[in-house]
Formats: sequence, structure tokens, C-alpha cells
Amino acid sequence: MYLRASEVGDSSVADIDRSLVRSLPLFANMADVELERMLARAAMRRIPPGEAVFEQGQKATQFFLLLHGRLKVTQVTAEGQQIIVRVVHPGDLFGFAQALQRDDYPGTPIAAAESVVICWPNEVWASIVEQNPNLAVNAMRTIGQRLQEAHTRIREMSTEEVERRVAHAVLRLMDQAGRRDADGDGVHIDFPLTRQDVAEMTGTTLHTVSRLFSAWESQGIVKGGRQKLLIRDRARLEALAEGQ
Amino acid sequence: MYLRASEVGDSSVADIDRSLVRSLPLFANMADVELERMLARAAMRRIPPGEAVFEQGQKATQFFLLLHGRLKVTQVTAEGQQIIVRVVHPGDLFGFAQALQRDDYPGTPIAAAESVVICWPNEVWASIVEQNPNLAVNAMRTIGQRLQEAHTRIREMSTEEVERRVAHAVLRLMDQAGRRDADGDGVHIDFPLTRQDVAEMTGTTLHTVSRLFSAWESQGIVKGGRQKLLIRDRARLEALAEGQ
DNA sequence: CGCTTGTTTGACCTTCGTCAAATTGTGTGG
DNA sequence: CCACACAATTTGACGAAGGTCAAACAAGCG
Repeated sequence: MYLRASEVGDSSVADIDRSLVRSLPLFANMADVELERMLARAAMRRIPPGEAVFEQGQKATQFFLLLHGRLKVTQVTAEGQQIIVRVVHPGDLFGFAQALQRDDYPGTPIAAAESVVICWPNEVWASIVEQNPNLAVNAMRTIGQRLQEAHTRIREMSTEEVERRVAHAVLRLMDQAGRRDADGDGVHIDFPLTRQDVAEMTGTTLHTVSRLFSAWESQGIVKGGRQKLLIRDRARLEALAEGQ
Repeated sequence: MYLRASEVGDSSVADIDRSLVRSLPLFANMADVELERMLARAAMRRIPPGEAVFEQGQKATQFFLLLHGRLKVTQVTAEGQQIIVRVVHPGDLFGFAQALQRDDYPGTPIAAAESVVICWPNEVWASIVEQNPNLAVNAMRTIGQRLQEAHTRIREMSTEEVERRVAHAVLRLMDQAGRRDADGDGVHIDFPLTRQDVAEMTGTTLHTVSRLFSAWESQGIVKGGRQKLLIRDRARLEALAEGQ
């Protein structure tokens, strides 16, 4: 948020915050020299809220790393229905298309808040992986974890009713984007999140999510607001997620 | 099916069918020497129908490749509900736990039909990947594709009604395990498949699947049987999958 | 201050899951 | 080779979870 780059769209390598990048697990085992070499081929981009980094179906020419902010990756069906495939958090790689053996991007990452990404041309990937197998292993673990998450979600959608699914989704958001509230009265989600978003993450409608949040609020479990959510009683939310 | 190993549980490396392994995309770019070196550390196992290669939650000590047969990978929820995460086809890697950064297996692969697998101890993975980055890239692509499939499934479960989901699942099975029928009257699924299986793949109940198959059968789209399914009219099934 | 975007709530109705019971294949042991 | 037992399948009746439709109501933003 406090980046020099925030005034411009694209920006030079020199502006990239080294200490931030260095702290990412993805680069944990990479030598400084190699990291510099990698950053030398990167570009930085600022994404204002509501804008897409790229569009679903677009030819994949680059891959990305989120430095600051938060992205919602959406997919749109042929009928125009939208779902949120996942949320990209700072430090996550995304737009990995060529590693997934496809030449177009499968989804659209939209900035939920002001965001900053680094991007590399696709060709860089192969050469980097060859020189640094460690990175490949790390990247594979990342994808593996995502696969895990996807399976968890499939299992939830197959076997759980809406209330439990929504509870799970909120708990996950809490872990990934929770922030101790200023008033000390709980944990709030650190980026603008609508009921519609939650619905698209759990396979339900914004109406149902709204009804659930209202019910929860009357029990003191959460507190809602426009694009805001504050969790006050994690324990009870966990109970709901486990089915009471 | 015509393996010497079919009489015994475990078997020596010498028995592994080289031409079969060689033809797998996973080893496409691997030199013969390296392939031999890799197979030298492998073991072969025969799995009778209904038996598990390993159990969900078990400590992951090996990774596997399916040579013959068909496996249903199941997950069981805390409440005891089961879902089928995916079907393993000949040539697929599975039981990849350590690449996914976990030390236990996330699911249970059960042989739907008589099956033969090769297995390696986990330690082998790292050394092989180091010597042969190509394999790592291939493996990553495989995982990437699985992630794609998982997202597709999530999207379907979020936005489509049961009939479309089941139609999609059947089409997928057709592509992955379809076999021109002996009577030439369509394509049948090449392994024993129950209504319950289809239900667990689509997040519905065996009752609903049975009702759907009955309806489809009366329209001449499919023909059912005990653990059997014959697709006679792919075009109409595709129409159903697209929502008419 | 209006306008847009997000949220809340109510009424209604459809899709599917649940419960129950009958039926049909298959393989096995006598 | 038949009969029995078990597993898979089929079908019907019923009800409830949750989606759809509709309308009113905030909360920011320019």
C-alpha cells in the first residue's frame, strides 16, 4: 500500500521490495544471486480495485506473483454464472497457465483491494526451473496444496449443507486474511468482501448468505457491514462448521 | 490382465512390462538408462477388486503408478459419508503425498477391477527429480491438469443441477474409460461402475442417479445394467450436459 | 443529495434428498 | 444345477432446504 509504484501502472525492477520477496517461502532456498537474476526479468504492475490482472481465456504469456493486496479469481460459465475459484493472497503465485499445460488463462483475477503484482514472461519459467530445481519443487508443493483445497471444497459441496459450507469458508478466510480488529472485539476480514463473494465461494446465493449472516449476528457470532465481516466468536463458528 | 504377476501379491522388477511403461507420456523424454535405474528401485503389486492400495490417513511412504486396471480414490468425511475424489486410469501417478507436502495419504484408492501398480519408496522421488527435471515438469503438468479438473467439478457443483452434473460425469468417464461395445451399439464404461459410484462422483444420491439413468434409458440415450453402463447417444448426452 | 451498489427480508415453489419396499442380478455352496 | 443370500437397482411418496422473485432499505461516492 505504501509503495512508490502506486502512482504508476508499470514499474521497473529496482522498485521491487527485496526484503518482502526474500521472506516468501517460495524463494526460501534461493541464492541471492539467482533471486536477482530472476527479478531482473520481472516487471511490476499496480492493479486498482475492481480491475483484472488478465482475463479468462486470454492467451497466457506471463506468470505472476502477488506482492500486496488481494485478488479474487473468478470463472464465468457459458450461461454467465460466476464463481470464485480461489482468493490470491500476498506471496501467492498465480496465472501459472503453462505449468498447467494450457495456453490460455483459466480464470480472471480481479483486485478486491488495491494490489501490486510482479510478472515474468513465460519463457523465464523453464530456464529458472532448470537452474533451480528447488523452485520447481516449491511450486509443485504450492499446486499440490491448491489441489488439496479444491478436494476439500468438493467434499464439502458434496456432503455438507449450506450453513456448514459458509461457516467453513468464513473460517478459511479468517485464517488467510484475518486481522485483529481495531476495537479488539474479534477478527475481521482484511479486504472488501461482499455477500455475493461468499455466495460464489460456497455455491449458494447472496440471499442465503445474507440470511445466515443475519442469523449469526443475532447470536453474536459475527457482525456484518457493507463489504465487511467481523468474527467475534470463532469457537461457535467452528461448532457450526462441524455441524453443531 | 495377462501378467505373470497375477498369481502373486508382490513381484520383482524384471516382470514389469517395459514397452507399456515406455509408452506412458510421463516417461516420454526419459533416457532408457534412467528409466531402468528408476525401475530398479520399484516394486510391483497386484490389487484384487475391492481392495485398497493404501488407506486414507496412513503414513505416506511410497508413491505409485497404475499399470493395469482402475482405481476409485475415495475420501470419507468425519460423519462417514464417502465421496469419490477421482478415478485413476492406467498410466496415472497417484499417492503423491510428499509432493503435496503432507506425510499421510489424503484418500483411499480402491481397485474397481483387478489392478497392477508399481510403487517406489518416497526417497526415490527427490533423487529422480534432481537427475531428471523433465519428469518433474511432467509430474507438475499432471497435477495441474488435476487441479483443472477439480475446478471444473467445483464450478459444475456450484452452478449446475444434478442432471447436468451427472451427464458431464458420464461424458468424462466415456472419454477416460470408454470402450466401443462388442455389439457395436455404442460405448461402454470399461470397469465395474455402480450408481452409488456415480452418485459419489457428482455429489448426489444413488436414488437420483438411478432415476436419471432410467429416464435416459427410456429415451434411448443409455442402457444400464448391474455395474454396467452403455452410452448409445453421445450427442444427446452432450445436449443434456449443456442444459438442453 | 441523488445514484449506484450492496444488503435485508418476505413469500413462494422447485429440486432433490430421505424413507420405505419391492425387484432383479450374481455368485456360491449344497 | 438349483436355491439361497447378498448386493445393486428401481420406484414411489413425502418433506424440507434452499433457490427464485420481488421489494424495500442502507451506505458510500461523486
